Amino acid sequence: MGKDNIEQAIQKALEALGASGVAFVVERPGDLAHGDYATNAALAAAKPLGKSPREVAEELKAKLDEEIEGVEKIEIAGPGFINFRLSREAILGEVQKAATDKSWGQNDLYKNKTVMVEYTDPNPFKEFHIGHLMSNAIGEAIARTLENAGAKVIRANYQGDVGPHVAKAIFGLLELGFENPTSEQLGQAYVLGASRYEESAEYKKRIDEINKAVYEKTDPEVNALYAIGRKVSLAHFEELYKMLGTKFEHYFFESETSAKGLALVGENTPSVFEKSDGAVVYKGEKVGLHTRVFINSQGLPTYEAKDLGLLQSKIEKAAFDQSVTVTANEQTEYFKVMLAAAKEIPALQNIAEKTTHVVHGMMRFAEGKMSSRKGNVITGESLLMDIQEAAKEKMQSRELADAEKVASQVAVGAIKYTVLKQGSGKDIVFDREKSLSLEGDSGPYLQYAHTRAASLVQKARAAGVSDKVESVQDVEEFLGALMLDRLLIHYPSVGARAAHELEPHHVTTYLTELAAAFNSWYAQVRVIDGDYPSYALLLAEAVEQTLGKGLELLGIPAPKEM
RNA sequence: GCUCCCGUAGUUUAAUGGAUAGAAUGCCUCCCUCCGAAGGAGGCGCUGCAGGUUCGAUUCCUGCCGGGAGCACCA
Repeated sequence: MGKDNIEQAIQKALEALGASGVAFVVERPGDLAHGDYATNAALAAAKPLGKSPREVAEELKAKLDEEIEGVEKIEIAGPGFINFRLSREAILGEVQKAATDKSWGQNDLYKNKTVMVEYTDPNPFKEFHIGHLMSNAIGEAIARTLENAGAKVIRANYQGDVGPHVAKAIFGLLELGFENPTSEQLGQAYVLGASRYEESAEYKKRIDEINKAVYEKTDPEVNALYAIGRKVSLAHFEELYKMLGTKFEHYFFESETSAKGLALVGENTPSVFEKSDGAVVYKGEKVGLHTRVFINSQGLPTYEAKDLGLLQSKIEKAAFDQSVTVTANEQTEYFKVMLAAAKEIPALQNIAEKTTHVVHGMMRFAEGKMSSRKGNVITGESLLMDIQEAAKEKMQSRELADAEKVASQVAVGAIKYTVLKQGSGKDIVFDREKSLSLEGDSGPYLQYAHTRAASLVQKARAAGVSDKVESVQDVEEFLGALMLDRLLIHYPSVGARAAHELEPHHVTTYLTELAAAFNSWYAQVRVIDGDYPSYALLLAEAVEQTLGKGLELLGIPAPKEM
């Protein structure tokens, strides 16, 4: 019932008219008042058939009128669109699914597929910054939309546990005398080390020595600080993942990809890589890109080589059909070169071809005050805590069972919504006031609509309202100008599109529209003591489940109360 | 200089080549004897410029203007 039927029927009708090869689409019309589905088939077929679009539309309509089940009305509109209006029975059937079917909204685009999704990628010894927050929100949402499409998803996180930043943090720990640091002290230590590194050649030399000692494990004191720092840092990240709702299956570390990368580059020189000024490089110019260094002149692997090692580690860890990596968009060009090199390496060719790079932009702030106020950079976690505090203030007037938890959920929802509301790759402006104002476009707006629907359903049931609809007559009459049910039925195709394009923001956009439609409906309709209590309750249940499932797809928590 | 990405209401944004470019915010009105007003109803306001392809362009192509990122031993 629905889209697939309509597509097939149009295909048949086109064949009958002698225009079988024509490409057309069946989609939701921009304005649902036009119908539940629309097709441009007549417009597309007009030219090959040598007729006017309206003429073709008339002929198609005549064929389709005989063919389709579940459609109440077919209309021709505008330049030659054909609009389909589903029957009451068909709509009711879909709404019942939306209200009760546990598999509501699932699709099978990735049936029997395994996908590895790598995201977040923070570096131990350093702070969890806003880029990591964005990568996490997007990666988690992609992972969930893929699972919703039937995929088995392997969540992976790649962390830089060796390199100059580690040496800087250890240097800082030594200076500050922190033998058993907290994660905050570790952050301080890194900041100190990083500034010292720029300060003088002497400090730089010392830190470079520590870096070497970390790789070679020659200094017991360094080894000890390395071990404790790594542990504290990773444990702290786990707390954040828990709050954000992510659970990784695999953690990859640079300490393991280094050696693999070195070996891979070595084995493929000079066939793929070549020596240049003492370094080993890949000449990307031959494929329209640019040259990058894979092994520096000291013989150490750069990020490029380590990423090749990472590809190998991934292959060794699990079998999968597709690999998705989420990073900041500043790595776009870099990633192309790395993948181009990987494609020339026999052992990596296959995975390189299966890899998709998804990028996110940078987060900017509408108000510059937030950073200056604390006198330091806004990290991912300071942003989270800040928003959480603000949410708590907003909720003071309410009596909640667990205000602390709700504040955390609202904060996570506010931030994730901001990241997931627009197409990936573009910079994001985070407006603290706006994201928490809870008016209009925001995470809390969706959360509020969901808890409100849930509360309504609960009260209606307690009042003895049943969701069993006696007559389909009630459905149509009740509708009037309220398109809530006709909007609800499109949820599954939205999830499918998000999975297909790896673009979770389609879900965000749809949910915002649904929440708005529900709020408007709510203002006009009474469920308990209303004219059509059963269908109204069914709709409220459908909204509750659809918003609930949609929020789950986005990884946005749905508080029971707020 | 070269490569890539992006220009949509004052601001933040949506739109597989389709119908009157959809929201939010902002500003101006209005709505709680009623299931949650963190809500709802109405009003004002937008595709950078110039060409091209097309029945039809925010979308594709070319040029220009404007912004961002990357371009050899950082990650």
